[in-house]
Amino acid sequence: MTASLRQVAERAGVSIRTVSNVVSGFAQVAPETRARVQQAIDDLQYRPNAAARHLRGGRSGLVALAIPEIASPYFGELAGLLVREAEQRSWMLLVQQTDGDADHERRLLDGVRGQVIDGLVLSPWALSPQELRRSPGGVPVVLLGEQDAAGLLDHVAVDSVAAAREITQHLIGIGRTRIAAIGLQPHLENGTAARRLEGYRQALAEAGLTADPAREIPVDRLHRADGAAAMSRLLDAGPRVDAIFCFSDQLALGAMQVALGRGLRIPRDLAVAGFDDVEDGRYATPALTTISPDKAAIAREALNCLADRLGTRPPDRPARRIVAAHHLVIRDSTAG
Amino acid sequence: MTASLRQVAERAGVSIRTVSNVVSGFAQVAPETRARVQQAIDDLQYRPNAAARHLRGGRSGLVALAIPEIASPYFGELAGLLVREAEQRSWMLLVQQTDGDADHERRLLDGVRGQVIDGLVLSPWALSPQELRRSPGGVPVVLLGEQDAAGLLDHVAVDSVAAAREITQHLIGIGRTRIAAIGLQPHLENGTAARRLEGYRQALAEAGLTADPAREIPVDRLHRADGAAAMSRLLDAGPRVDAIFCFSDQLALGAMQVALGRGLRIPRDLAVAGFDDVEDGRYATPALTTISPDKAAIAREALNCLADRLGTRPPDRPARRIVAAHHLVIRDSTAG
DNA sequence: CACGTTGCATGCAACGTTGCAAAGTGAGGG
DNA sequence: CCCTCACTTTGCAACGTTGCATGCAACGTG
Repeated sequence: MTASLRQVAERAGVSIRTVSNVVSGFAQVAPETRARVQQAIDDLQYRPNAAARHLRGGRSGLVALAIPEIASPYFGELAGLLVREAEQRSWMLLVQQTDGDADHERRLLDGVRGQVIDGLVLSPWALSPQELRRSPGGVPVVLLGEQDAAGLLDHVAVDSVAAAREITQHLIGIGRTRIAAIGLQPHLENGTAARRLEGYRQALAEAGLTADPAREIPVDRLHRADGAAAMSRLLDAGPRVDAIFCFSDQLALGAMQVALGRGLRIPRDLAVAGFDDVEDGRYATPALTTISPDKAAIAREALNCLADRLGTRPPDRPARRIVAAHHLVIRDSTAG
Repeated sequence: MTASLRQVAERAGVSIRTVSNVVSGFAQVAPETRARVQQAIDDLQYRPNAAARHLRGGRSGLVALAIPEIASPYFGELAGLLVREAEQRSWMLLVQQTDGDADHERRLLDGVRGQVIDGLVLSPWALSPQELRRSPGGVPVVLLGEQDAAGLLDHVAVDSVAAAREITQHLIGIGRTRIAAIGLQPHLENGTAARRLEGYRQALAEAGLTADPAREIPVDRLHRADGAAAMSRLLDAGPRVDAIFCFSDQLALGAMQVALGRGLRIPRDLAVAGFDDVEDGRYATPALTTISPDKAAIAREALNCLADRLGTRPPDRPARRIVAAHHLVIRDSTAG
């Protein structure tokens, strides 16, 4: 059915090895031999067998991406960029969904690794640094997000503390003093929410504002519905609020809908800021102020890390911590 | 590094073959032998080598999904469901992005097939039925969407004609008579837009309304920006309009934003309907009336098709055309 | 006791590829 | 005329797994 080196070799009247040389571009092959072999390759529509190459060479050309949820806009955009970036390196991207489930993440670290993929890009959600650390001697792993695995795994993320501080400062800068934060996740090891909270508090402190626990609202997940629920709780609980900083755009969009539904004017009565710069926020009404992480850079750097670990002989290079750029995008939801 | 059958066999003091039998559950193995082997397997943390199995057995356990764009909400949601569905069959999903590019789609059909994946789920955008038809004798393919490949490939989709008719009938039912359609794609072979247009026109005709070409607006892609641009063109061109049916939710959301920005009240001045039922539409203000395709069923049926073709010996079973269910979801954007 | 039967374990070969080392060819120099 | 050298081509082995067939006991039966 599919042609192998053997069939091509027979047809061209040369050895299997010579065909392999032509295909791989290794060694020098006489021009006329090369032409004859090439002809046979074209005739038979020969394609190298990925399984055999993988078995022989130990490289599958596959990289896995493990994220909580593809359907979520932020991860969807990131996945798209990673697919594109992988393609440029002739890798293919295997997408795994962890559903924010610790077991699932654990299984990925243990199982998939080393058997079919050359590397793993993992955006951990529920796994603690301790667990990430005990990575068996499998394939290289790059972490996305705030979980730094105690310096044992490569790691790409924006500086969430700085970013959260900047956006909070912006809210302060437009005259808001009763700024709430939505998106705490005290029950998760995941460090993201903790860092954003830290940046938020830093900005408040710098401006001489006191942090009010009643204005710090936890959520279960980062969906719109969670943002909406958090906003309702916040408004019902009663503390006066003139701005909210949500730890993700999705949360902000959900919160904004509830606020609008209750007759609040945005930004006049309530300024709203998010984090992630997903497309939805750009098209929301009003358009959402947010932190825009350089997602393309994150994708690029993540695969760079894998490429480095796959390329160099000493694979025990110390773990890198790469900080991707971000910038504040001011839109109507905080205008004035 | 990673243990192979050989190391396990040596440690357990049995032959490679016996270990293989234990691992695969084939043949009968004496209980105490099995226990000894199992112990060695656990000690060495043996994992079957995927490459060798693939080479030997011809199955990689990988299925590819090729879609125009992961980051688009509809495809993101679908990809998420497919990943989950694949996992249940112990398959893994490889995601490819075609960017709506014909060359890209062609390359996927030719290249990836037969070398590393067991099957392909393709959502064609730019490829014509003729091109899809000349599928080389590679792996099974399932098409998503309206392109039916002249009955040569399995095919899963909702009945777009019926769905478009239903939602247009709904607009007529709430008293609208000047109903525009946004989302024509006359330059594409892709049949989706054509079918939805057909359903729209059928509904108009049945109600005795005349189709006005000035109310049928083409778009380039299906992004929000395209919907926004189309809406601007429609409003600028001047035909009176009291409802729009957009061929995707993203188009509808973009259109709605423009309409709101121009001071139109939705649904009072303009009723808006979409297609796809993506999360954004549920949370839009006002919430978007739409056609909800049974995405979970689409994912399930698509993988069913692949499983059937991979399982049964005679792979020349005639192509199936599976129609997934859909239903009309009425929300605020067309209320009253 | 010879024989078929059953239960269990094993050897061989092959999937398609590539690293390594070596062999064949012809040309040029001593 | 032989030797060396560069150029080109080749054979062998191995990656880890499983289908097939066979080996080897111990068992029960005629």
